[in-house]
Amino acid sequence: MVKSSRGEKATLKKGPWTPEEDQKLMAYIQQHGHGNWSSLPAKAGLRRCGKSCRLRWTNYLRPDIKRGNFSSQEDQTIIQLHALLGNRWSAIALHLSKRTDNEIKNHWNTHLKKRLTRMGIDPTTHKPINDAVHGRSKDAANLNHMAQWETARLQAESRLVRESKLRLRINELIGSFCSQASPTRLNSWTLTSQSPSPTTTADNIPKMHSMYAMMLATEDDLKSPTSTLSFPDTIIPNFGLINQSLLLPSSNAGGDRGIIMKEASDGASYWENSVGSLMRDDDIMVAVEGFRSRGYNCNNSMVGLQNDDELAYGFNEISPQQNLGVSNIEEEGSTSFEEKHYWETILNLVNDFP
DNA sequence: AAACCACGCAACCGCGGACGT
DNA sequence: TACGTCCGCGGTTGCGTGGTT
Repeated sequence: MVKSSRGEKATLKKGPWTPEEDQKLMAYIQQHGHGNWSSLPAKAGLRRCGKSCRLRWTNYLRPDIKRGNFSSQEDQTIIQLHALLGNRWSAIALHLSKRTDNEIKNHWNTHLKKRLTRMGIDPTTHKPINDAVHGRSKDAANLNHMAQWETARLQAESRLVRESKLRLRINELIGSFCSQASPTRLNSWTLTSQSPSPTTTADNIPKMHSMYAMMLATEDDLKSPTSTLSFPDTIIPNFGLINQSLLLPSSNAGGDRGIIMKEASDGASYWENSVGSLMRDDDIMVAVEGFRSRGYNCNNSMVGLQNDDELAYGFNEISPQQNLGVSNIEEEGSTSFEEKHYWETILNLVNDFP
């Protein structure tokens, strides 16, 4: 491992890069690849630290970087993704080809954030600053929204990695969950009764679901008044991960449903659904997202330990009246409808705003 | 013309996760 | 398990530039 001495460290250059330094760095990387960043400066004849070299390369010199003004389409994408992911610039950058996280971050801080603020939209919550819709105080509304976005962000993080292939499979998979079957180890599911009652207010969670549904929808869905997404009406109040079994027990809808993790002869693990079909990690995630969209809120907390290694996570049900999931998205007058139009309004405003 | 200010952007800093020893 | 190193990320800083007074 190459380690710089104290003397070397003291003479390391900082600050703006000169064209000569850029040339040296580019020439070296094009010939050898960057390899170990720590040892690169010495090999490339640069008096910089490896970190500085890496930053210069990834944010500026890399040949696949697009420079120049952001298009309105890029602005839209950034705003949408920021609403879901928050300040996770690297994740946002994955969805804007040839833009670096640093560039997107700077663009947000210097342009988009201010633009939204001038439009009367809180750039943190992406909600109108004077939110009188629910007659709550601004602070309380912000707190609720922060909670919403945090949850939505966790969901989106998984989803964004898997992208469009999940959309294609979503109805098929949800359908498979609704077939009759009995999961094994249901007797172990004693911890579900310890699930804490919903800690979030009833009126904000459905909005979170409908917001998330907006992001699940394709671009065409957003433009069209009719969502193509649908989820089953089955009530499944709890979601649990117990050791190697992911269970979706149903207490009041007749029949239990579940996904079981099994071990193959070579020691690899795999998932099966209730009818014995092989499932991938993607499938598991889609299923959970489907349940969320039908109005179940993961409380994101470990609610108990059984034996040494059995974990349980609670999934709190939201009452059907409050469930404004994806299937309701086109209903005029519903909160999800308002949310949808709120988003369209934001995007239109961003486009039109000088 | 000079001083001041605001803005945009490149670069730095500190932290935390992953990995190897 | 503990420690050290590498790497990537998000927040912050500071410099250059253009506009205003």
